[in-house]
Amino acid sequence: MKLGKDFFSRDAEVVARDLLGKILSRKQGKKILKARVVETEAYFDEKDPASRACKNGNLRETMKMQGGTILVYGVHNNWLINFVTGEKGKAEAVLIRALEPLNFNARASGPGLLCKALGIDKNFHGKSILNNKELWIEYNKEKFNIVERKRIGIKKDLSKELRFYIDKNKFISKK
DNA sequence: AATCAGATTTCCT
DNA sequence: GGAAATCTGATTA
Repeated sequence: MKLGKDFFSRDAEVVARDLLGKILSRKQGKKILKARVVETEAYFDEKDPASRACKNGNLRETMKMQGGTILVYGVHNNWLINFVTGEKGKAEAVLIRALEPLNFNARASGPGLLCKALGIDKNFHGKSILNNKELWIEYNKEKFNIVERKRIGIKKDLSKELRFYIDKNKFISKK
């Protein structure tokens, strides 16, 4: 069962928390790679000094799109993937920080690494994850403790705790 | 057209 | 633990 539009139409903070444990599926040729979401972060618009959409008009427009839109952002030598959340017109997004590989063997314990592992690049930018042939997310009922912490690797961060990850999971990124 | 900054990763000490 | 590596989009001249 894939996640639908209503899942992404909620607040970024709620979606980020709820996205943990879900199965991210990536179709590569005839193979389907599956990985569990273990670490996420919520991002906002003007109020968020960490988000580049704060100053970047294009990204801001993308974040205002319908929930479920894929937002790929390149920095340094890596691609970072986000999913737009909230209703249309609301600029919110959730960054996927780390995945736990289920049926493949590759490092995915970091925003850049997981994109590399799943072959995600800027070609996915602006596309929707709803009814996507190559990338989608499946439900997964599972119990675990969710930890809330401050975000990582950002110069100016909000004092709010917008980073979520699964407690005691070995695949979350360091620091 | 050139420069700069940025949500990272990896290698070296 | 610190710095280099090295890409893309925005900003500036």
